[in-house]
Amino acid sequence: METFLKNTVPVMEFKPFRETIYEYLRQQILSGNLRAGILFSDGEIAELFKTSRTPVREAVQKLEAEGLVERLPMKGNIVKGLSPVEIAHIYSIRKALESLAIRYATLRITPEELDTMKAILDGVDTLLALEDTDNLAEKLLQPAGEFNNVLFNACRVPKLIQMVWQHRELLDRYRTMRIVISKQLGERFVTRRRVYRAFLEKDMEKAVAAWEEHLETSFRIWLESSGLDAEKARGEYL
Amino acid sequence: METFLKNTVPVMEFKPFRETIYEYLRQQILSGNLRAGILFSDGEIAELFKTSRTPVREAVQKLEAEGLVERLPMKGNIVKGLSPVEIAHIYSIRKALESLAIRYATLRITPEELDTMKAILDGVDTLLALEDTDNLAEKLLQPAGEFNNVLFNACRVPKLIQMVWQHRELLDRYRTMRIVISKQLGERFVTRRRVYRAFLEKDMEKAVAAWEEHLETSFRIWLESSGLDAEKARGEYL
DNA sequence: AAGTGGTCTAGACCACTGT
DNA sequence: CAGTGGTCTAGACCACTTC
Repeated sequence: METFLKNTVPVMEFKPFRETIYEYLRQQILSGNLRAGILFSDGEIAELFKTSRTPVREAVQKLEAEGLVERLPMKGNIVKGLSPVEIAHIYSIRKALESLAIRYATLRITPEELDTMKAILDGVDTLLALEDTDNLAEKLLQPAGEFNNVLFNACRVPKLIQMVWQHRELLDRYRTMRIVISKQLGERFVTRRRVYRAFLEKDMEKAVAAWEEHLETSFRIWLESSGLDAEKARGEYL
Repeated sequence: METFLKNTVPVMEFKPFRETIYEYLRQQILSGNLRAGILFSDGEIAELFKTSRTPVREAVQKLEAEGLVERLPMKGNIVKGLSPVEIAHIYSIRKALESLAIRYATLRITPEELDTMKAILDGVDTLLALEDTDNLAEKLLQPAGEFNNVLFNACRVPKLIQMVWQHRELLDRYRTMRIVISKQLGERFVTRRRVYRAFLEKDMEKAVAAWEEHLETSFRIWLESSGLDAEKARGEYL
C-alpha cells in the first residue's frame, strides 16, 4: 500500500516564512551581527527574503515581545539596546529565576544527568591541563553551554526553562559580555563543579549559593569592564 | 494661529485594530467570560469586528506569546488552561519575582507611596468595622488591587513590574482563585499591614517573609479547594 | 511634494479535517 | 470532496517625515 512511505518518512514540516525570518533576525541579533541601535524596515527584510511584508511584520512583532527589537513609530524597527541600569535589573531577575531553577533541579536531577555533567567537567579539565591557551575562551564556551543546558533542563519546569534562556540571551549578545566571560574563564568551571557537588549531596542551599556568587561575580566584572558610564548601575543590582 | 488647537488638544491616537481586538479578547479571558478550553477561529473574530483576518491573527499571536491562548494546528485557537502542576509552578515563579520586587520596593518606596498605602489600609479597616458582610469580598477586591499597584510600582523596575502582573493574571482568571481569595479575606490585609510596617522600618527581609507566607497560604488554600485532582501538584511548589 | 512607514483588505492557495 | 484553517500576496490608504 502506498501509505507506507507517507507514514514512515519524517513529516516534511512546512515552515512558515515568518519562522524563517524570525530565526534569521534573532540569530543576527544574538550573534552580535545586528548591533543595538541598528535600524531596519519591514520592507527591507521583505525584499531580502523576496516575500511580502506580512510575514516580516509577524516575525518582528515576536522579536518585539521578547524585547530584542523595538518598533519606533514612523522610524522603523531598531535593535534594542540595554542601558547599564537595565542590565543590572536583568542580572537581578536572572538571579531570581535561575536560583529557583536550581532549587528544582537539586530535587529532580537524574543520575544520568549527573553523569553527563561529570563528563563535561572532566572534559574541561583535560582541556585545561593541555595548557593550550590558543583561543581557550572559544573552546570553553561550548562545554559551558552544554552544562547549562543539562542544569536548567533538570528543573523540569518548561516555563521556567524558557524564561531563564530568554533572559540569558538578552545579555549574551553584548560584546562586553564576551569580555566578562573570558575574564571569568577559570572561575566559571569552579562554580559549575561546586554546583555539581552540591547536586550530588542534594544540598539545595549550597547549589544556589554557588550559583548566586557566580552571578554576582559576573555582574561585578561587567561593571568594572564597562567604565564610569556603568557606575550608576551599581546600586541597581539586588 | 490655527496651530493652537492642534498643539493643545490631546493627540487623537489612532489605535490599531489589532490592539482593540487584543484588549477585547484578553479582557474576555481574564474576566472568565471566555473559559479555558473554548475554541475560536480567526475568521469568527474578524467577522465580529467586521475586519479582515490579519489584525486578528496579530492579536492572537500576542495572546499566544503571553500564554493565554494556544494555537492548535488545523483546529483553531483555544483559550489555554493550566494544569494543577502548572499552577504550582506559576506560584513558585511568582514567589521568585514578587520577592525581588518587594526587595527593590523596600529601598525605593517614597513617603507619599507609604501614605497612600496607609490610606488604603485604613479604608479597609473602616469597611471591616461596619460588619456589613454583603459581598464583602467584592468590596475588598478593589483596595487590594490598588495596594498591589502601589506596592509593585515602588520597585521601579519596569520589566519586573510587567512580569509580576503577567503572572498574576495567569492565575487570577480562574474561578477557583476567587474562592481562594474569599477564603483568605481577612488574612490578605493582615499580610499587607505587615508589609507596610516592614516598609516603614526599611526591613527588607521582614517584608519578603510576610509576602512569601502570604503566597504560601494562598497556594495551600488553592490546593485544598481543588480536590484530589490537584494533590499531585503539592510537591511542585517550591 | 515626495517618500517611507504602518496598517488593513480582499482574496488566492494549499494542507488538513471530517463526513 | 467540501469545508475550514493557516499563510501569504499585492496593493490601497493614510499619517508622518523630510526635503
